[in-house]
Amino acid sequence: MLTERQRGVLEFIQCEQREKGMTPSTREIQHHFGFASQTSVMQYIDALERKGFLDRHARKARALITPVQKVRITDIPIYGQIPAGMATLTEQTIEGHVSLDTRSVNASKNGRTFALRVRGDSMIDAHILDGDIVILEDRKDVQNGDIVAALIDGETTLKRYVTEHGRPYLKAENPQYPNLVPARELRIQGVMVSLVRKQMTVQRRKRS
Amino acid sequence: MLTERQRGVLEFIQCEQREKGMTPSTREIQHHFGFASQTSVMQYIDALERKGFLDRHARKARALITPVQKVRITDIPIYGQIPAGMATLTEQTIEGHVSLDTRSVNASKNGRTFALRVRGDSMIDAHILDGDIVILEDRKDVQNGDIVAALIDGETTLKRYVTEHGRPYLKAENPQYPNLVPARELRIQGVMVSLVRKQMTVQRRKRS
DNA sequence: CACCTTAATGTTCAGTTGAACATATTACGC
DNA sequence: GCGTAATATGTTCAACTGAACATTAAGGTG
Repeated sequence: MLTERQRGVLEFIQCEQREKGMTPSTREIQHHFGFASQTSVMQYIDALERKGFLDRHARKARALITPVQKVRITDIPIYGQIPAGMATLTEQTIEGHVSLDTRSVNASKNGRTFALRVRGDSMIDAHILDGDIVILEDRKDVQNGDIVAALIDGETTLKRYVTEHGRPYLKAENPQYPNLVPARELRIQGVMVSLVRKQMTVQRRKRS
Repeated sequence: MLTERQRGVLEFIQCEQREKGMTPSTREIQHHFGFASQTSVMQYIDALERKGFLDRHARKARALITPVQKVRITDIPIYGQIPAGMATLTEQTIEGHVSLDTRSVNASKNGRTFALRVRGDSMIDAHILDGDIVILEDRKDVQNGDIVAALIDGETTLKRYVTEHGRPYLKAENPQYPNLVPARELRIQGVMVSLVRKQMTVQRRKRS
């Protein structure tokens, strides 16, 4: 699809953007490759745009846009332990952020995406561990069998949502934990769409 | 820390960068806020830089750098099934990309980071499932107990690296799989630092 | 009131930047 | 050898851009 030189130019642009935080100007590209004229650069940029490897804002400085950057990177807030309902999911309870592109997660456009740090091993049989970051989506359509974050007795827990005989309850994926049958209402805060785990290596485990 | 107006300017810059893919020029900021002069904008940028909310490359166009963007987002290539050694980890075998910031992963600066899609359930007791994306780092210091991608008999497998009586072998985290004791050499391709899982929701599972 | 910080104005300037022009070279298939 | 596409050159231009200058205005504090 791309000639060798064209790929070189594209790589340089992407590399510069990553390192410097901005796309290089035509002159900078020119000097990096030792061209004697900007027109050479313009030709490459034209070709790259024509082939869809690049976007640009015409007549703006440093206005190249590599598709890599265009990938919607969602900055997902991680909430720690949540004492009460969604009302308290404010900035103060934010523990950190995960940034990943939308395709990595199953996230849809509509619906708020957020993340929770898992406490405890109640979902261990679903292979969700203590310390894992679970990415959830505020969705309406909760299905039987989905893993959800739900508010029960003023506390948020991660459980599997199961309906039996038309009545929903929350099932822990660990035989040591009881199922939770809601007394009155069951408030689903989010449906699990993805999971991120930081693997503890040996030396890291020793430190902590 | 910031005056109300200063925060407004910062928010505008960050917002523009996210939507347009590039930081606005002083004129663009000026017109957005209705200032009659760029100098007002310059003052805000000076203040924001002084207070550490902004970085800039002096005398370059659109060279503002917001700390948000400065978060190192590593674009990690995902390799599918790898037939042979690292030599074949070329672009052709790339299955896709995950983008996440460096803090989400345990990635260090040195060392190449890459990702593998897990096939099979040989690591199920380490809670790594079929289809999970494992993020690995090309590192020298492999520790006893680390989970590694290793090349054995011309195939790459994900196993736990265990040394016993000074001799290393590869342990599957599933009793149905045998341990692999290397006949000659054991080539470690990467140490697992992180894991990303796309949770299959019920309707998605039906589709696939 | 004096004093200070923050905010805004109007203007000028040198350097940067994307774009266009016509032309030349190289490589490759036929 | 001929045609085509990719690659490269030299130059010019209008527009854009960050920066600096000297001044002014508003708001709060003592």
